[in-house]
Amino acid sequence: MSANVRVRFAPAPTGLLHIGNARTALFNYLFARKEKGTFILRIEDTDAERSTDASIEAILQDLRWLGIIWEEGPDAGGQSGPYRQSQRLSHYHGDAEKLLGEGKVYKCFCSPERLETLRKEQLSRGMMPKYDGRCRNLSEGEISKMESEGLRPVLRFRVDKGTVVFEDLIHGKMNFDSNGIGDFIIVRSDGMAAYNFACVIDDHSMQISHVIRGEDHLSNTPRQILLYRALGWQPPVFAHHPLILGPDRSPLSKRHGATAVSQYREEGFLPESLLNYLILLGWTPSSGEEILPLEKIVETFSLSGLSRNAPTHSRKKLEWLNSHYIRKADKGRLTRLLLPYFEKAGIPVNQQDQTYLIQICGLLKDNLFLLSQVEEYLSIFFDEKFSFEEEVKAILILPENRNLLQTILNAIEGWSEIEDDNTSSLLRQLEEKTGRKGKSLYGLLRAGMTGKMKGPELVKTLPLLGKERMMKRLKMALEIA
RNA sequence: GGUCCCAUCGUCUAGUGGUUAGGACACCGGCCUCUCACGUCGGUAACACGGGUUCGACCCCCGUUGGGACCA
Repeated sequence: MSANVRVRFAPAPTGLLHIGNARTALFNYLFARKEKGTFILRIEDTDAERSTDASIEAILQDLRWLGIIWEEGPDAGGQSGPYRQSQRLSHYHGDAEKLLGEGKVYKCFCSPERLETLRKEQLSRGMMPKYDGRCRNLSEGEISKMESEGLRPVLRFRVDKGTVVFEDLIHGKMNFDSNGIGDFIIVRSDGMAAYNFACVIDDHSMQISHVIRGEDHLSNTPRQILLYRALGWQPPVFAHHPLILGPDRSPLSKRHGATAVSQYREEGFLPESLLNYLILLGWTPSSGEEILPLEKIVETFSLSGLSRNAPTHSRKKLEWLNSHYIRKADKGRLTRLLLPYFEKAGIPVNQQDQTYLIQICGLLKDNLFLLSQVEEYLSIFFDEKFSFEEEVKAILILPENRNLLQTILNAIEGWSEIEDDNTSSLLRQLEEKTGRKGKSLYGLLRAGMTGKMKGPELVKTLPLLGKERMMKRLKMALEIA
């Protein structure tokens, strides 16, 4: 099966890349890598009104961010170009003419109004809406008469009785009765190829061997297979995966929250988190492991292992994976990723000591499941953002704590400086001087030094603050009245 | 309305005729601990329903129900 595997991801550039589409792209990419094949990106931008170049750019960027890389595509080139459907329009005419000449397709002059009436009538009579075949057997004379009247026909495919059977890699044997398929349009009256037709021509001319796509295309597949047959071509192998659903079991959409890859990126999810999450939605490796970096997935991936159930999006699981990957990320990369959120919070990063920034990031990563959450803790490390939370103030003004704070201040005054390697001995001294330990000491220290009730590990936070700042904050704490 | 797809804890799933129905996320509780988180230990929790087939069904067949897709 691995001979010349060629797969494609064919998004319509009408908006941001949806995580469901990213998942389709991922399956194609994985399959190509696993089978040592070629992954092709084709832009289906024939809907001129809704397609935009900006959207194409955004989709390419999101795929690259995820690490889903294509061998052939609009920017990468390749032997089967062009890779934008809008530039392939001329490819369709020849095949349409051929089918027309062979009588496998016919001209239909029915007006949209008539079709609408027909549909309503069929529906009201409890029948399935289906083209009634009125123009199926028009004579040459009738055709030329209508054309001379200026009527522009659509091209309809003649669907004969029979069954269409094919093997789906995910669902197994599929069986469709062609009786349920009406004569469908392959070329619209404006001369544009309809979706199913364009898709077949493109897939064939790009020598696509496997079509891996969402289940929303499952019912289109028999139509496409009919077209392959009519054109005398070998159809590709099909695999239809279920669609991602929202918590209410309706297709995942904006009203369920974020759906776009870029939104997740902006919120502070790492690409490996999203990738790992997406693959877990409907697929489990035989090992049962769930933390799966891309390379590991490639090793064990197989289409037949894909679940046939439509999965529900679970943000919690995504967040869990993200906190894992944030903890695992190396300091340098993490700092690079985190600094934009510093800027966003009003901390001019280039005016800061870089070592200090790296230390802060290294410490804070244990408290985050989203990169953007780093903003919550910035007030601890930057004086211009520092303040005491209300809850903290309530603790600091307690009479017994004020004495304690004074004692601590006096003790700190005697320190030379607080460093990573002397922190614990200094804190032990504090325990002795105050006669307190555990929660009653450290809780107060945290409150006075960070202004917050919760945050990163105190023993690692204090050296980053340094003696001067610790004293300054204690004095501020004592001034609260 | 027709055709097609789907059905195991709240969620993602393992399971392929005989299992105490397993794992992960989430949730709850213990431990760790200055907090939150991490980690760790433990707990709650599922085979949609009804018929068959079979000595025996989560597993095979049929139907019902429910969800989804396509057809315009």
